[in-house]
Amino acid sequence: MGKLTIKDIAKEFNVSISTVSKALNDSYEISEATKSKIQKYAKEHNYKPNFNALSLKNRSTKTIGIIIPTMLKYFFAQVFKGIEKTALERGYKVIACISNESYTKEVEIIEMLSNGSIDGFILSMSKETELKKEFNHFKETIENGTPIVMFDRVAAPIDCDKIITDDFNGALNTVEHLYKTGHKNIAFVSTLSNLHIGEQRLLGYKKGLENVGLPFNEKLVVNILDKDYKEYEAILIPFYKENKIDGVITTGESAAVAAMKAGLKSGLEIPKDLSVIAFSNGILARHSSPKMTTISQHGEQMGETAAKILIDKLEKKHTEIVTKVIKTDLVIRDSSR
Amino acid sequence: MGKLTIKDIAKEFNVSISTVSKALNDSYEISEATKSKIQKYAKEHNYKPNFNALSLKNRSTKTIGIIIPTMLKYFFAQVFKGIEKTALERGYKVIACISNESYTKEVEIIEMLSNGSIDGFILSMSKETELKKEFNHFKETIENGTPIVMFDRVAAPIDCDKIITDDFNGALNTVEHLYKTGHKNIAFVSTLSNLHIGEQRLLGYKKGLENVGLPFNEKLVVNILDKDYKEYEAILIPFYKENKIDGVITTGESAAVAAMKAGLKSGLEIPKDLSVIAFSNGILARHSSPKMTTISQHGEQMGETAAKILIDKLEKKHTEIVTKVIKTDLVIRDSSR
DNA sequence: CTGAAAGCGCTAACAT
DNA sequence: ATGTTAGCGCTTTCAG
Repeated sequence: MGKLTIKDIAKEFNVSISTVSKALNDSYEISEATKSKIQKYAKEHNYKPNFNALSLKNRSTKTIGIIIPTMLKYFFAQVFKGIEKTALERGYKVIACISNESYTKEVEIIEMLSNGSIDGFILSMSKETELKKEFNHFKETIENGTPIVMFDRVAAPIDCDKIITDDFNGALNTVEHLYKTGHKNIAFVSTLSNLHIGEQRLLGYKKGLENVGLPFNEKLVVNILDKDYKEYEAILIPFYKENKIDGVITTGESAAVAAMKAGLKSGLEIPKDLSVIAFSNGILARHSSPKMTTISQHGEQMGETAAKILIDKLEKKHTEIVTKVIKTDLVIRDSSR
Repeated sequence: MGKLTIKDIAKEFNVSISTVSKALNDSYEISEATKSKIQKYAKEHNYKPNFNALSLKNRSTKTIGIIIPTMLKYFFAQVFKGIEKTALERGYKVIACISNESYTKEVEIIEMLSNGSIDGFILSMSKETELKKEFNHFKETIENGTPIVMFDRVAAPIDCDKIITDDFNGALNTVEHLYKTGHKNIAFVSTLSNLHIGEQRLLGYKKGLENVGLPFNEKLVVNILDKDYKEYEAILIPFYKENKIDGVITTGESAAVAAMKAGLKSGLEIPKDLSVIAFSNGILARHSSPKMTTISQHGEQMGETAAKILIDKLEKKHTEIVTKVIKTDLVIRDSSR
């Protein structure tokens, strides 16, 4: 069954391979008669032009490499979905690789794919890469002519297309919303204080407080780093004891779940005494009790946008470098009043 | 920057391309002197053999195609992780595609990749495919010499390697466990009654009842099909009213969350009055309140096994067709006594 | 020890 | 309207 080739078809009809090639590509040079018989035969025998031969000839693989820190976080799975969908619609395949938050793995993946396997990258940095601030692997691949589109966790110094969440305004708007709905003591619980997106959310929180005229109180910022989600609750219970809190913004779902549980254990009713709102997009939020009010991140849209921008660039539909900001939405559920 | 080729290196040293090729492959035919200078140069200039040229020559791409119904379910994301990890370790890339539970999409993906893009497939059928029982696309690709490994949702009539969860014993053991811990009225809530894995779980449930000497009562089986998870609760509340239930086994997390909420609303304490145990593996289970006892499915291990089997087959390390059964584990948390 | 040449499957410029 | 040829980047006989 070793795949039908153009050569086989040529032999079948006693014509040259170039006649077959042209016939299959519907060239005006070939007579209708030969074209139709060759095309018919090809269809019947399920002929498919060999991918590697084409890629070799065209110097283009119609495939994009995706590097993401994990597929187990709903957000990244959503982005992946958006990329895959858009890519397929435009005739591209995706090679998906997981960096597992490791710098080394990220480098290895880029090495592995930088041999003509892919036409361009869509990626979100590993935590380790962001902490090390070691971006040479990105710089080099761009210099070597392979475009990169970064999303969510992007490297500021690298000159490439970027898709980011509007973290700053997401947090800011949430503070304003909480203020309008009668909250005065709003805490900020972050598990991402070492990442740029964590900083942006904190800045938005501060600016939000300023906008509504609430004082910023350092004590109401809780940074939880390198802890398992199981420990979150134990950290927050004393926090509630020491501070009179009526609103909490968290940078993620797990922290929000913990914030709610700790609140309940501290005798706070949700949302009567305490509102909890999380940066999040999905699964846990909708199933927690009470259901969580979220600053929703539109992962799928992010993926679609990233794919569109990369493919447009590959197909020379644009050349300038852009940064797209994806707005967040506040989705009110039951954990806030 | 257009990628360094063997030809460029040949020119650099005024030797032929075949000398370079041999030198890079450390052939005994080439003198140490030339070898080392060529290898040095190649390394310094970051030479990488062109992927498509190699694939064309070797008739092997070292990449595997993955087709899964969705990436948004934790189980599938876990399997993907296992596949990707194992593949990478063994020098393979993965092209990941989402069928979105659609038969047509599945066929299109297979078509698209059956042109020498991949050496083999790892897949889990779409629901639509399973319902239609339309497996010709699988049959044909196997006949065309492209091996397939199926996992979780497998097509019985198709003769290929398979990795399945031990759904039957998972359910059976759970019933026995519930019985031993004092439960007498055990319900089975399924959202998968139209799928083979749903049947297996039901059969295991029945056999479990038989083993411990409890009667099977049709009324205690609740089939929920084509409903949004938001409706589950409303279905279960009357069910609890009409039937005296002290244990529930569900086929998934969402149903378990609903079963717990409905229980609480019906005045049942968990786990004192009601135990809820779900087929599941992760995220929701650990964050629900109370935390969910689960029949855990080991998605990652499933992925690793699938990748190993496919790659072994591709590399002719085995030829026979196997079916691997992955055991489940009962992970006791707070929703059962 | 090194090189020439064929071939993997395909396209396209250039004959005929 | 059809065929010949070169070439994409690489490996591998076969010759020297």
